[in-house]
Amino acid sequence: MTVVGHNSVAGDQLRTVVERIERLEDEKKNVTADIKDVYAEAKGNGFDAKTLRKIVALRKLDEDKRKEAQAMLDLYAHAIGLDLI
Amino acid sequence: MTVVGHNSVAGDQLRTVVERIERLEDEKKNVTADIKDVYAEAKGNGFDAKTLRKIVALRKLDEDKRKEAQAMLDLYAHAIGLDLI
Amino acid sequence: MTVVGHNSVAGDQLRTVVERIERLEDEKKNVTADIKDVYAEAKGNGFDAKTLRKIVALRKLDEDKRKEAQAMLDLYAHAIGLDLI
Amino acid sequence: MTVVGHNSVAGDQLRTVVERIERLEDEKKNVTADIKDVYAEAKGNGFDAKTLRKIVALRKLDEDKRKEAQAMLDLYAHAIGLDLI
DNA sequence: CACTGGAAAATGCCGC
DNA sequence: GCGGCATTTTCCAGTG
Repeated sequence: MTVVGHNSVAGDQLRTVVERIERLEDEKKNVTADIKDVYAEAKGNGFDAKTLRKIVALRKLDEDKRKEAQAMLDLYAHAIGLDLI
Repeated sequence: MTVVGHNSVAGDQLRTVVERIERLEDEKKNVTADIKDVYAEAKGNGFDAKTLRKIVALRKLDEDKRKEAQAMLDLYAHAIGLDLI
Repeated sequence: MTVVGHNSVAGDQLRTVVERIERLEDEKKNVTADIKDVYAEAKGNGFDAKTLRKIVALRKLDEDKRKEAQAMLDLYAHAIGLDLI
Repeated sequence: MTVVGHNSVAGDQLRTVVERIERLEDEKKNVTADIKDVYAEAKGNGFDAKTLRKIVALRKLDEDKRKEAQAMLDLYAHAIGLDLI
């Protein structure tokens, strides 16, 4: 291990980790901004943002329910020795 | 315009908007998961997650401070124009 | 316990809780109104409301910064105890 | 007007205003904390906080409706030349 | 009166 | 498994 400067293996690792996180958070921020833009654009086309949000939330609920049903199916399939995947 | 089914221009627009939002939210969810993974991996390498989060937050805070300083500058310019104090 | 009417211990408790909350929310609303009044009065004395708000926010920010510094101190103490880096 | 130090009439006024606002905001903060405490205490007594919030919100809606009705009454009273207050 | 920004509430996550 | 905390979303006051 070199002691030149204040770097260390752990220090480099730390820097790498922090930068990876920051890059991902930037990405996330951009996606969030994109979503906001879509809502704004929809609003410009006469849609009510609040209602849109409700619709999206409801569809998400439905999807969750669907996934749950699928999980049930998998569970039962497994129980009878029929592994679907 | 066709009247087959229940489609309509507005309905198609709505569907498009909702689907765009859902795709973006999926993307966001994936990025969030990636961030979580990085934290988990770092933890596996001996880093403390809480400390990492703090470091990331602090670096963001610094950035915010720069922005705030700029805002102050603008404010003072305005205040001077008003001959406030 | 009396069974006259629909009251019950839980019902009375619920009523009490709700009323306490409502009284406090009224109080809060009054304080909010008072703050608004102070801003209005200050405006009448030639102060710019927006600037005043900024000043108040900045002073709060400074306080937050002090608290944040303390949190950092605690964190580092913890991190050293962990022999983190 | 004295020029000793950096004080000025406007400066003193500013300080006074800011301090009044800060005191009121502290008060508001305390009331908010009190409300939180009531919810926490209620939770300790077996009440569901989320449901409590819904109840409070609903009663508020009812009150608003009542106030609206009163406003209507006042309006009509005024229209027929009968000033209630 | 619509929009933006900041406070409050709901949700999800981590540690115990 | 749950309580506390951080994040996210929702809501409301202030602004132009």
